[in-house]
Amino acid sequence: MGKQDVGITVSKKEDFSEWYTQVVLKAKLADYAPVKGLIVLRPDGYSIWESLRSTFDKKFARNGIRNGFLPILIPESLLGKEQKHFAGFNPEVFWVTHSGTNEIGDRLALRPTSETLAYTLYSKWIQSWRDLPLKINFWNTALRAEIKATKPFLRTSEFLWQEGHTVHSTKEEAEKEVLKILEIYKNTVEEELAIPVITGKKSEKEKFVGAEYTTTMESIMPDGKALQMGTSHFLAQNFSKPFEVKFADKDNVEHFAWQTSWGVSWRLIGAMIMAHGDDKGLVLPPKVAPMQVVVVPIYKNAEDGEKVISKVDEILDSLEQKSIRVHVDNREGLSPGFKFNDWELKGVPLRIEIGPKDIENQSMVVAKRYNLEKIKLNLNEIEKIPDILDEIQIEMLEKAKSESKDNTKNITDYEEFKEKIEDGGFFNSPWCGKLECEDKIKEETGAEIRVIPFNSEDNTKKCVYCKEPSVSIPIFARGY
RNA sequence: GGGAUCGUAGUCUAGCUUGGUAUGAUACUAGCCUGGGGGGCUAGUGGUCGCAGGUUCAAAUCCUGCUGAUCCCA
Repeated sequence: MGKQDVGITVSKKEDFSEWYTQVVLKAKLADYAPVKGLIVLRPDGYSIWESLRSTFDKKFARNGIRNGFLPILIPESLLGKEQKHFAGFNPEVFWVTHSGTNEIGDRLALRPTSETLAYTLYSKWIQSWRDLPLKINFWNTALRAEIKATKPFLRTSEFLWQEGHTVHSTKEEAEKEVLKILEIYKNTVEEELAIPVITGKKSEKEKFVGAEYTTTMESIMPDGKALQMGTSHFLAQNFSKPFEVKFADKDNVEHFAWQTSWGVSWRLIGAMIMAHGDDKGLVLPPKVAPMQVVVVPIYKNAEDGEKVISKVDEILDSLEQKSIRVHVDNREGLSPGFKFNDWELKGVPLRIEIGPKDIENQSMVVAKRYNLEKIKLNLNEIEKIPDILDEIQIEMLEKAKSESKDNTKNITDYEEFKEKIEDGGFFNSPWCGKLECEDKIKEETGAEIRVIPFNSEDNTKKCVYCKEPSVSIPIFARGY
């Protein structure tokens, strides 16, 4: 009884979209807010974000990047200063038009992104080559009105993210920074979230409006759709000119600076849910799991209870000493089976079951969430738990890699392209580099160039669409 | 951008055609029993029927507008 209401009621394979929403809500990561397109993060969801944030902060700091804070309101006059950029964002900007009952002359935008605001300040802060490089990251939210159906973490009108903005004295240094950031993104997503990504450039059509070029990391989700996991843009001098971000070089000649901007959002959490979750619910990689181990004590009378609880206390102490995030589920009146299912729904990586039978033969049952495997360990093998968690982290990435590989195909024939795109997946298909072909393919198949992987230049093949000589082999896919 | 479906307790839902103050499950609270994969019994708590207006003696039900959600198509 009640099984259907508490757990996930659809299979990931049969109804991916519904499955996803149920996992988010039932694992208590997030909930819908009373305003269209907005969601509320609950502690388990926010905790994952905090974990990612702390990892990124460490890596950013090591790279000389510090955190700052920018206000959420940007005057229209400022936002409109870089024309292409403005045109790109304008349709989805929320506007503040009144303060109290008074109409505001220069309307205020709720930031869709902060380039214009940041660079207005940067132009004040930078005068000399000695002020460079300037590297600041901002953790905040951005607001972009979503007209399409929204989905928690993947498409929401307000989202948590970080936006980094750096300024450099040379083009080379700025371009190096773009790649350095992309590398940080890639290894963080792979190591922390256990999701494999492919890095490369966006096509001209898909790049960030205002950037000279955009580098990106993309992942293929289990439903065959592509998800953009993060982007790092080379802005060249496109913003430094209108915003007059200038510096006097050593030779006392004034130059426009070279800039980058980059960001990842809580969409990464959505990717993690999709990549690892199963029909029982969420599956969390140990590194970002708010709770890494849950201990379920099992007993039926006070006498057994005492013995079990004292063992559980020992386990708790031992794991806490090793900095493992551990929780004991001592809720009364719930059957062990209920608890097992409950923690599986929430995705806790390891569960330790311990009852009278275990005490008797000095053992414990350890259940791995990601493959639902149960093993029996001796009580003194509690020392092994950190290693088991590390193994799980690695195995989850391997599993995701192999799934990702299965979803990737080399396709050179357009008929085959059209047919197979219905099932989704990443298609490595040669391209002539022309916008017309890119547009046509998108129009006819719904697939777009997600990423032109680094080192995918290839002029020996024929464009999958027009059959003229190729310039590269990008990854085509339908996206989120 | 176009189309479809839907909104009733924390959650899911009956009732709507044919107007008369809301059904059941689950969850929650208490007690007892139970306990190694979603337990049982008993007794309770919980609702401006998405919002606003209209028709009517009377609206969850009929009408209008709004709003939110889900799915499909471009």
